[in-house]
Amino acid sequence: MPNAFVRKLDGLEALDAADREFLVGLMNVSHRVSADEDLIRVGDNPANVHVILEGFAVRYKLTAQGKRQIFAYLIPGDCCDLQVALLGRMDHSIGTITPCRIVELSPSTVHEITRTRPAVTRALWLASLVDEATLREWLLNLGQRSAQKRIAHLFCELHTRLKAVGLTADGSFELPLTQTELGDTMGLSTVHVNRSLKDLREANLVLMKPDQIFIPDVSRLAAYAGFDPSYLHLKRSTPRA
Amino acid sequence: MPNAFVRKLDGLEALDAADREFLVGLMNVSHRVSADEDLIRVGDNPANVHVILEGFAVRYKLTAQGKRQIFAYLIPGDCCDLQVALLGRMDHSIGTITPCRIVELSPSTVHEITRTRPAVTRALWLASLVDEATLREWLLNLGQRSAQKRIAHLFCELHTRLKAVGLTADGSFELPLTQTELGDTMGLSTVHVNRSLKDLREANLVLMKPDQIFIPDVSRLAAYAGFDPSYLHLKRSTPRA
DNA sequence: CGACTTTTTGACCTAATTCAACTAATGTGG
DNA sequence: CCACATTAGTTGAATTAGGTCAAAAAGTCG
Repeated sequence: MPNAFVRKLDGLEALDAADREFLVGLMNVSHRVSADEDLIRVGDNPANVHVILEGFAVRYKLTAQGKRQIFAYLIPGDCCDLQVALLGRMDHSIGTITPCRIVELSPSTVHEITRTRPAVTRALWLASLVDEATLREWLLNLGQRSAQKRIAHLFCELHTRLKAVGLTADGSFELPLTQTELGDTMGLSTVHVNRSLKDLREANLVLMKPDQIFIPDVSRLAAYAGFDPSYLHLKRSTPRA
Repeated sequence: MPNAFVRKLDGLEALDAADREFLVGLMNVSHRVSADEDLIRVGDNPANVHVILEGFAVRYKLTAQGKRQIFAYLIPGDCCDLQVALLGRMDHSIGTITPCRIVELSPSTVHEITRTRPAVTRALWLASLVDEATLREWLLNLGQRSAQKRIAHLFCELHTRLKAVGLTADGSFELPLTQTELGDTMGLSTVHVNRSLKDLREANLVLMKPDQIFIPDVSRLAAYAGFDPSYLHLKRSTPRA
């Protein structure tokens, strides 16, 4: 199987063999980062673009009162800071939540892509539009849904995205989320996240174990949460192997 | 005073006289749209890019349960759908909340800009990054702040943005928002918006009249709401006349 | 085995919703 | 210009979703 980055981009826009080979070549030099490290911090002036090959990270920001809001989950294949890297200072941070394997692309590599790889460029471009659409979907999630449905919706999204890079197995996937992180994502207290998860468990909608999430019936959960995956713009549900 | 579009872009990235003149030329052909009309609807495949010259609009989406979430307020100078226009179907709608004057830019005009006007291109690019940063800020707003502070934060943002295009007068600005619209923005019921506005009024922080908002002390409101305007990336607070 | 973090539960409290009524405003046709 | 309809804003009372505080039960890990 090719790596998650190639797989993701290929799922957004059909790439030819040469494009895929080129991208695989870029992934040769990677480095490891342990859990709970910041890849980029608020105020940094990032140069390289980070691509996550393995592991999970979050986009987040701390408020003056010490609260944390998580804006996005970054999973294998995701490009963290393509747009932001090209301009000024970061207005949020990106931190790992598990050990990660990261590829850094230099500005000149990015420039080479935009100059010589139109299909890849378009895929990256689409990826950033999906990021923005996802942000809107999260806003709707926080604004209009109950705690249980918010959490259910997030799980549907993560399942869909992880499936697209081949990281699910029949309704279950690995993702070591703490209930505190879930709360910081959904604007809920940890206690209430716990109780909501209990509700979901008792309704047999989701089972959350320390580092695994299991969805017995994906379509039932999607119906419950009002999840419509079209905002993720996944053209192919089954990317080529 | 030049129009709001030129003024906004010039506030994001310094434009020279030729760029400004070019942009003014683009604004010659505009048309009017009455209030409560959709400029673009979910599922549309938009071709032209819409620029608002006068009036206000919102980005929004309806849920299956008939609830509405507003994602953004579009004010004079804002470009509604630059990125989305270049690809597939709209995943949200844009509707006017007042009568508007709109300019439509054809794809070929957009292409001409990117080919021949690097400073303008960069300003448009920055504008789309600001849109995304604003979405993150709204998510944090819904996730972490009380009803009163959410509303206060929105008013701070609107004041700052409207000031940048010259549409404020000493802490007050015109914006005919209903309390229902505010509720759909903040994920609050109309009733609770009403009570929260009462609190803000009694604390002498904000005074909201049918089509006008008055902030007696902008910096006091900003402190109350935890508003930090840096996400709006306004390099110049006082754009040239 | 401790030390630590995460999850779970109980009791209590508060913010926000719902339902319902009532009061401005705004607008329309005669 | 008034009578009537309509929409938006305001208020009260009852209810509920979610938060806070605190402590116990499970995991995790050196």
